[in-house]
Amino acid sequence: MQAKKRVSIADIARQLNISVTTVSFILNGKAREMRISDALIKKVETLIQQTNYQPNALAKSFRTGKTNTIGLLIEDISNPFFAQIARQIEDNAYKRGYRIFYASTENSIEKAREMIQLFADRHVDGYIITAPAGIEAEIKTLIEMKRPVVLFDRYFKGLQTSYVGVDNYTGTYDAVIHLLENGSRNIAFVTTDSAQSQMKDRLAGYKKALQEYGATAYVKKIPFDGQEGKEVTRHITAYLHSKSKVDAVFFATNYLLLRGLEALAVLGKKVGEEMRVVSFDDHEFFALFNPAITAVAQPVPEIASQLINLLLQELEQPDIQEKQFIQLPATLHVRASSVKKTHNAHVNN
Amino acid sequence: MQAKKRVSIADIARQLNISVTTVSFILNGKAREMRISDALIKKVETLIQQTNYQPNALAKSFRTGKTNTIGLLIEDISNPFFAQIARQIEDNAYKRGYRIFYASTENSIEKAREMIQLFADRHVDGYIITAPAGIEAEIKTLIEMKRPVVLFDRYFKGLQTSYVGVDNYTGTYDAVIHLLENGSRNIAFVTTDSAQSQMKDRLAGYKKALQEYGATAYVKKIPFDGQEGKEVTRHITAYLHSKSKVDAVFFATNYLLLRGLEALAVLGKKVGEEMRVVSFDDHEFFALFNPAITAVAQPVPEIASQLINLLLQELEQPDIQEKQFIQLPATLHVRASSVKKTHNAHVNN
DNA sequence: CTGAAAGCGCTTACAG
DNA sequence: CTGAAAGCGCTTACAG
Repeated sequence: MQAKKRVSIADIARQLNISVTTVSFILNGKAREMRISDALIKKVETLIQQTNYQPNALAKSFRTGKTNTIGLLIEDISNPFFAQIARQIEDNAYKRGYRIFYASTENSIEKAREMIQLFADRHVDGYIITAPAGIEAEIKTLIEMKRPVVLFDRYFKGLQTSYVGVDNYTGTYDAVIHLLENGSRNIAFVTTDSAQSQMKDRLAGYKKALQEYGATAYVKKIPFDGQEGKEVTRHITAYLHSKSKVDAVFFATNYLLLRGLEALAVLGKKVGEEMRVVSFDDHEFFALFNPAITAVAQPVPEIASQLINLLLQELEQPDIQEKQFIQLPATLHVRASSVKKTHNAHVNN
Repeated sequence: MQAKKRVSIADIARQLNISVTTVSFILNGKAREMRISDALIKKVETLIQQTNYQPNALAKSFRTGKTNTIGLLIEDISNPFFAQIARQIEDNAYKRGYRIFYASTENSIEKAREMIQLFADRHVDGYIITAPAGIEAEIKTLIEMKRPVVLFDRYFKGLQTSYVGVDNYTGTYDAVIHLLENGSRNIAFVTTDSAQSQMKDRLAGYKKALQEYGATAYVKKIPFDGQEGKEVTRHITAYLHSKSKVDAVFFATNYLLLRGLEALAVLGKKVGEEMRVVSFDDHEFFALFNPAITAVAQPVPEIASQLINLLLQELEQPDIQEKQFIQLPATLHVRASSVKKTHNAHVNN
């Protein structure tokens, strides 16, 4: 298979008439520690250059049990939010000598379970996970086995883990307050029926804001199982049709916004005029919609860098047992869709 | 580190008073071939269940040189097109027992080179690569070393490789014909100055269509190096401002469309009325723009499945030397932005 | 300061 | 039909 036989530590040692031990020490920067003579170090380093010696990472991993690999388990890599996070994690990880195995769970507990098992088989050094509901037990096992794990996007109450995510509660609260301040009093909240923490926190933020204004809650939970897009649009259409007083909608995810806009088109409701709209999770394209869509933006770079920082910290200092729970602030990007009396401008950012 | 010591083949053999050879054969489905007795097979299988034996993938990979890992080198995982491809490749690969290492190149030749090296270090079994310009030599080396490689999105003339991509030439040709048929005669083509094949093919398709109608070419090549978005917008604005006869624009990528829409907004040109617009690469959100954007869609699932098929074929039949060059048809999704006399409808798909 | 050797967990050619 | 043993390329405790 190999074009040429790769040169090994043994080859180097043989050519120099020294032991593999010495070569290995030099390779691993333990030369000083082992008080190997400078002359010998030079000789070895020169030969390594000349022969283009490449350590066999497989042998090394096998021997040490460390693979310099991180298992990244996300809901769906083709979702722009997760794709961006993945991108940044990748960058950070590579810079620090780690590679990424990734897999999408599609929020399926079976798939997540299988992937965690696969990652374990491959001896990943640590895990970054967006956990589907119901996977607590497996996460718990990993932690009990002292595997470094950082959750993100959603967490489990009562499970002591490191976690990084946006402050869903406050982010939603602020957005709903914004709608209330703009005069809406009948604000619908369109969400999924998922029991995941991030969805619950968004709902809680919405309710809290309403409560402060004494406004009525209109909550529509869309069944979460693999619903077709059209089906979701139909659900939203029917709901908004039945609640004729509703004058604003907060969509708890990007995806629901998409369907919601379709629903509003079906109902002939003009976004921004007859119906104010806000979405959770911003998107580069939202500024180009007409009207431009107001959205709660997650701090993607911060989330990604905190994730990898926490994980590497756990990796490199396995003794420190303190789990960190990090919530980062969201930012409300106000655009035409949520502001009173807006007429369809062109681009509005 | 390990919570408990993992059970090994040797443990199994010892407990049953047989040799590791026998256990290994049974584990690898060579029991029949080696004519091991059914009774023994049963005994071994039972013990494997009981002890929850998990083969050490690291040891196996080290020994066999096979890692069941694919290196996926893409331009940018956070680009929706690539993210979708990655998603589908992941699905296919996992089903067939392979894991993915991925990395984004950002079209940097240095980064690509480094990543190929890293993948090689990790002994990936095969490569799927969106190649930045100038990386031919490295790709050639991989092929000479008999490493399975499949390129996608762009290829190199004169480099014999397996390749999967959309038919950029015809896809663009059809879209420009569509604009011509709708009455546009001064159609601009906004592209990058990249020398990559897919960009060249798109340009060629544009020119061919113009030629058939005897129309004038208006080609604007935006410098490709890490330009800020605002800078790109400015380039496009200036160009379109200077070419007042232009009544339609084909944007050679999604990203350029985005900037182009901003430019048109700056110029106060109404998309679909004063200026017809088409983009290469469709996006779920384009149907929700106002007006909805006409786009050339790539067949993402087909591209992904062909990619993984080709690669696994090369992996599993390393002797077959025939490289396959696969071009898949694009689909033009006609929406309001490119059709004559459209007034801003709501949703139009 | 440096070396000889064991061992990580597998696979497989060889032998009987 | 099954086993004893070598060897993949490393790291590292032990010895001197």
